[in-house]
Amino acid sequence: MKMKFEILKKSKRSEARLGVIKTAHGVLHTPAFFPVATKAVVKTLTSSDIKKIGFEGILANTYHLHLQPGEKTIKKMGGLHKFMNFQGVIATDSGGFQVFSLGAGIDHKTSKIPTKSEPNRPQGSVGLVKVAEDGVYFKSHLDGSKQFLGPESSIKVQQDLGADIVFAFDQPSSPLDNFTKTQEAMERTHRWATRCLAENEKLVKNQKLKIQNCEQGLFGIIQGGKYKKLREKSAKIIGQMDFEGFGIGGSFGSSYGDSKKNMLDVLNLTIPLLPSEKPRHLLGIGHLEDLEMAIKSGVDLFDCVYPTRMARHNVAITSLGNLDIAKTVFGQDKKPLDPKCQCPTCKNYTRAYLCHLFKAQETTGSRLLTYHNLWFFKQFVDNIRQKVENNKL
RNA sequence: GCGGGUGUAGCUUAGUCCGGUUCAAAGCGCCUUCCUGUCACGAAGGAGAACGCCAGUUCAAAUCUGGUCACCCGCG
Repeated sequence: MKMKFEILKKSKRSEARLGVIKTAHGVLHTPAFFPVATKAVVKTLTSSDIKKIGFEGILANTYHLHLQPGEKTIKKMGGLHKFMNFQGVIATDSGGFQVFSLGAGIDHKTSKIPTKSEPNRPQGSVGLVKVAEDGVYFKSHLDGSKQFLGPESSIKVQQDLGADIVFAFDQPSSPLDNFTKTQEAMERTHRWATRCLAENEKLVKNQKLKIQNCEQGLFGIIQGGKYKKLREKSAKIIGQMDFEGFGIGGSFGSSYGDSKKNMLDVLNLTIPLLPSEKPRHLLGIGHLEDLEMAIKSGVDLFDCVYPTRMARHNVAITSLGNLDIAKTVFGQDKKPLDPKCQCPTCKNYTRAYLCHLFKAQETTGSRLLTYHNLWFFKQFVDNIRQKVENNKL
């Protein structure tokens, strides 16, 4: 059985819409933000924290879980939901992106896909990742062992994990890639998309999947980088395939050298070409303003490490803007992080205490900030949903 | 009082024996910026020291000599 997506309301002022996704592990109200649980954990939090904050879904990672502890182990332990004790919607990223950004065994310092512009990269290191038609050969960032991931194996891994939302295995491109390279990556992504669909169908038909895994959806991914022509083509081709939803992938955001306007342009170009009755997921985004902008353009789903990573790096995302809580000025500040926030961190602790925890490198500081940031994101998206409900956005 | 040791950035120290473009360096701390499909304890920049003080030897001293002050350890 396939995942169901129902649109409950469409805004009169924009492309924004409210919807509900129904899976074997419960419902998910859209627009929604998935906290990222790369290694089957939202870093510093427990699954019940996530539930308490109110999130209905999270996003885990095929690449990481495949390497450690391995999908076989997780399957044996009853699937990802049981393994990490999260009863909610679990999406798994296909690993395509990570194979390129991590599997190259280089430079963990950069947060993005290898690009030509990074001067410190050893010569030829990009070559550690070998893209072939059957898939990608790469080295594990954990132990350097040789690994392979392709469309079929990625789907197989994700099915073994028991994901509710499965992403097709794609080949992302770097923002610095030229037209030809971007086009090649996109076309391969398209060919792989067909194979992902076929593999998924085969697995479902074989009924090797447990019943609980059946109400899930496979999402195709649109590539095309910064080139409008390619994006348009990708949206048309992927959009016509029999996917349950669509991921818009690639390289967005300022840190990719792409302006926000670029992202908006791509969204406004791409989304109208996708079937309106299916959900759209903007991969790896974003900042608060990005969420609002993208929802207006018709995006239903997001995932991003931003709130959780920022929290670990001492930054609280608040109604007053970003606050680097480890700064000495907060050392004797009796106020809560965000006076307007009702989260347990803000209700129970002062900035001074949080500042101290970070300076003392006590991990509870990361936990309290992560809790707050996610709470803040949840409120933010709920708020947007309310606005859509009232036709105010 | 005698003998020995130590004194280099806010802190902990490297360099001193074999004086001179590895001599003013590192880690931590501090300040600033950053983090958007990977990194929990992360990245990039920056400020900060007339090398205890005084004198001497020398073309040249953190580096050698003498004195002086402070602290530490022994013995009285």
